[in-house]
Amino acid sequence: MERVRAERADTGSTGPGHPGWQAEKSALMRQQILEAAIRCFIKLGYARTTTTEIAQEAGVSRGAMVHHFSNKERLITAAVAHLHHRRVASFRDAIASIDPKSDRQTEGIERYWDLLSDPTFIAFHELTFAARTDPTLEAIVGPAVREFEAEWYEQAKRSFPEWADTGRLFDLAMDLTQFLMEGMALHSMMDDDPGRYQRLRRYLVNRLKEILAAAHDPDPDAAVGRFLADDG
Amino acid sequence: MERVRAERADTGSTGPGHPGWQAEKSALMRQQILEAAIRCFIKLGYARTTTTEIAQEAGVSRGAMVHHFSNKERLITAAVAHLHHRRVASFRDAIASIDPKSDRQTEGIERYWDLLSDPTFIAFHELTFAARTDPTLEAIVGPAVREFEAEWYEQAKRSFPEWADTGRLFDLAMDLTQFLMEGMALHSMMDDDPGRYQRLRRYLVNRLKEILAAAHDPDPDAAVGRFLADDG
DNA sequence: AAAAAAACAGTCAAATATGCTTTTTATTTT
DNA sequence: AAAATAAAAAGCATATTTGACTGTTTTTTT
Repeated sequence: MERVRAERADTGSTGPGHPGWQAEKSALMRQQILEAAIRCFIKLGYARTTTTEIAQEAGVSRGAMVHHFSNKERLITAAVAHLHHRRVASFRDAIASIDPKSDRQTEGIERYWDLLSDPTFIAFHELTFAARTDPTLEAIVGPAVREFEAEWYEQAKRSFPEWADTGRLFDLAMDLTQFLMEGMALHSMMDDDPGRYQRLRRYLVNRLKEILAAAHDPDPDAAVGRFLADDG
Repeated sequence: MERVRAERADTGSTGPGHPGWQAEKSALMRQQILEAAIRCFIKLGYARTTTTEIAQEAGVSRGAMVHHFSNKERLITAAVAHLHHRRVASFRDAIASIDPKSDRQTEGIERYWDLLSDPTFIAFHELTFAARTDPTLEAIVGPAVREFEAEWYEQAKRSFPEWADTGRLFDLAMDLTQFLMEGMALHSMMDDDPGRYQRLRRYLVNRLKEILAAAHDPDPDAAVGRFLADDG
């Protein structure tokens, strides 16, 4: 009750009287609850995130939350979708923020590192890992993961046209980047030594440039052979 | 009751009568319970591993288990220690199994990949990840993780003497290997495409050989510069 | 202004997980 | 052989989590 009054006082934009106001307020509350759920994933992990905890974190009563999400599964599903959209949006913003005049490979890697270090991404790691042994959660998270990976791949292809037509070398570069960076990100959560990771990112960028240079070698077989053959 | 009788019939080695037999039996049951706990971590994840579930998995009554491990924390602590010892032993065996006449770098990477794909290691990933948001578990798992990493580093240094005195390049190679392989291992759990990972392991081996060759370059600054400087 | 609908809060009961206690059975020592 | 000790099983009590129910306030529609 007090909460609504406070909100009414705070938000000068949407007055209390006009039609459709309630719907707006309702949508806002949904958002608040979903954001709270994500914070809980980060703070407590998926397993110990209870509906009670989410309600507390969101600062709404349990009953109020139940009104918006009638059971836990629907709440989790909505939270995963919300998180997915935020992640895709963050990724697009990050790609868009790359200065065309800068060292684009370095910029790309640094921006992706920022994303992997972001709580939003940690929350997603939490969910995908929990999904390993939870079929219900897997059914919710799995599609989002695959969708994001496809998005990642497509965006990278579009934003780094110099990699177009590099075929299997592009896939190699993408996999190398993804797995190395994810491994680093997961490890860095329990180890406070930034230099260690910065050094590896530099090394990675140099390898990517090396692969790219080889891809533009006049003799295509030589390039593929150097990085994809049994030895070289 | 039946269980004990069956065991008595099975193990011809330790007769039922002699002194100290009870202690042996007790130790055996401890082992069985700890192994069951590890299977539960793999099957259910840490969060959904309950004491009841472990007792069922081990095929002992809850009361019997309580006798050996008076509460959950002690059981988990013992299970982590058990898992840690198995992991260290597996790692030593793997290193020892490398044929000196073979391509040692490739062998080393392949054997480490086998370990990372092993359920024992998956269980440890499960625990370290759960420990992120669980201080009690972190206090148990953290030391084991650090101990294993130290062991990993030392064993690698001893078993690959060609890397001796390569200084920072050795650290770079170790970090590259660890993070890339861990990232691959975690991803491969949810993605059935072995070729993708095999290709990257080959690439990794080639990079390791490249770093090693550079380390033995007559001009040491050139080598370090190539892989650790801002560009190159 | 009155009725209907929506949003919200508080409480309760069922289910589950954990730790503790009691009883029974088995083994070792005197 | 009897007493003492250890092990195992079963049951009970407590705490946590979830889903459902009831009543109240606020908003919208007639």
